[in-house]
Amino acid sequence: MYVTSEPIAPDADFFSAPQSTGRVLPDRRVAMGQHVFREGDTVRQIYQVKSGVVRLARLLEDGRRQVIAFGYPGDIVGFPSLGCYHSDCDALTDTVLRPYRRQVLEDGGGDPALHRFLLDAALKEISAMQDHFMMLGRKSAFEKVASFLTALCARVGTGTDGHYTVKLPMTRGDIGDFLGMTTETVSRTLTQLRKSGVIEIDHVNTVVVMNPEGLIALASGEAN
Amino acid sequence: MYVTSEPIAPDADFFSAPQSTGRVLPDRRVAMGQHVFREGDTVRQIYQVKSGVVRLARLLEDGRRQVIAFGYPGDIVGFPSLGCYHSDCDALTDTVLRPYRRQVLEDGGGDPALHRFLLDAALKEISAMQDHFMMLGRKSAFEKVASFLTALCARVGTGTDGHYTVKLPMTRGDIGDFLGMTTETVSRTLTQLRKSGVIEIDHVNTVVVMNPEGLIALASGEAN
DNA sequence: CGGGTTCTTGACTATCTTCAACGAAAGTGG
DNA sequence: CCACTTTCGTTGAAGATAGTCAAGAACCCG
Repeated sequence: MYVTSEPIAPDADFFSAPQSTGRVLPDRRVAMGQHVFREGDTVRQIYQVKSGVVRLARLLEDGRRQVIAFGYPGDIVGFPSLGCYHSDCDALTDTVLRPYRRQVLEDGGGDPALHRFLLDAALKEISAMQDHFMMLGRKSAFEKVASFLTALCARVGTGTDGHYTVKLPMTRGDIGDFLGMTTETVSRTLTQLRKSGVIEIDHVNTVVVMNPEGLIALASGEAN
Repeated sequence: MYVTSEPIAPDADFFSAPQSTGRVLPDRRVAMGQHVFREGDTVRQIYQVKSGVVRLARLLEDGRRQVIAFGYPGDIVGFPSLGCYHSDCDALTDTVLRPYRRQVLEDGGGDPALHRFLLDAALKEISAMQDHFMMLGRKSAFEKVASFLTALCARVGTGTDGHYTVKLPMTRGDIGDFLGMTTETVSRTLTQLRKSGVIEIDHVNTVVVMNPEGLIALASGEAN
């Protein structure tokens, strides 16, 4: 999921992607920790995440890293530019991917409905990335973490009566590289959110949002 | 121009966009300071910048702003998401825009070549935005400004024998909101670059790069 | 020429990073 | 199954980078 993007309803049929009229490629399974593709590889297919979570990231020569997005079920990853992938993609959990031929995105490949579906995904991605810009460029550490948790909850949170539980398959370092801050600051911010009672943390990578309104307020900079 | 994107040769025929086979919309002229479209407006057409420079930006409720991109000749602006523009677009100079019907992007509108052209532009934009992520999230003030000037030079710089001149039609505030820093820090950084002899500044909004290699080194974090 | 905006500079402060240490968790091999 | 190693997470102290506030200079416009 592009964590900054709009939530999809839990029962949304993101597999409503039109069936290809051509030969259907078999799903690709990728084990946790394995890579899906690398920056610079020639794009032969793009993928829709069916289950699991992937991480899209780019590296600078000196090792600095920027996580571009986390891909959750329903998301499309691997859009080409000049024929190549422009980020690394790795599986954070065991993942199942549905491949689409690159050609379907580019010229329709005889399947207009699928073509349109992929195009819309690309356009939505542009929009989602703009939210991410705002987060990277203009938000404080608190707002970043609160925004991140809010978006995650809306997208993949489970729970009822004002409590949402969210699993974090990524490390603190991944979150930091996504939000443009250090591992330590992510950790400290989560600790403060916990101490203020807005969230609870189970076993490091499960967050329970106790006070969603408070979290949303923090995300947009009210108080801090 | 997506300042982070690849330069185009000065004489590149960015108007090589295939001629529409349908009725051609007349160019749109927008005076300096006027807006082209607003976030939330329904997209009826998308534009290619023919001349001039535009600014794409988003606002937070509390007034914080993030400049998404500067649109230079050849760039496509106004990609829809869910049928609406997702940022404000304003003309920084008198600007001429070539409109394309939204439908041509979405389903081809009977013009496959133009459709493909617009799609490629969207995919390139995704790639360019990823560079921008790295800049916003992982670079220091010096690196940001140096990267910005480097990209501008490569794209629209004029000059010979190791000197490049670049006009800045945007304010320091615009640059700051593009790079995720304050007006003051942009100003201070430019002053330091000037004092170190890497650039000279004519009349506030013209920069002459005296030492392009030095600037490139600074952009990627070598020394500072 | 005068008024408003933009740019620059300085002093001070806050936020976040860096460096370092330690503890917990998870994976490895005997 | 347990010791060992490694990675990951948390916390603290110190420092650096960039932000804030404020004032003055330069520029632009009618």
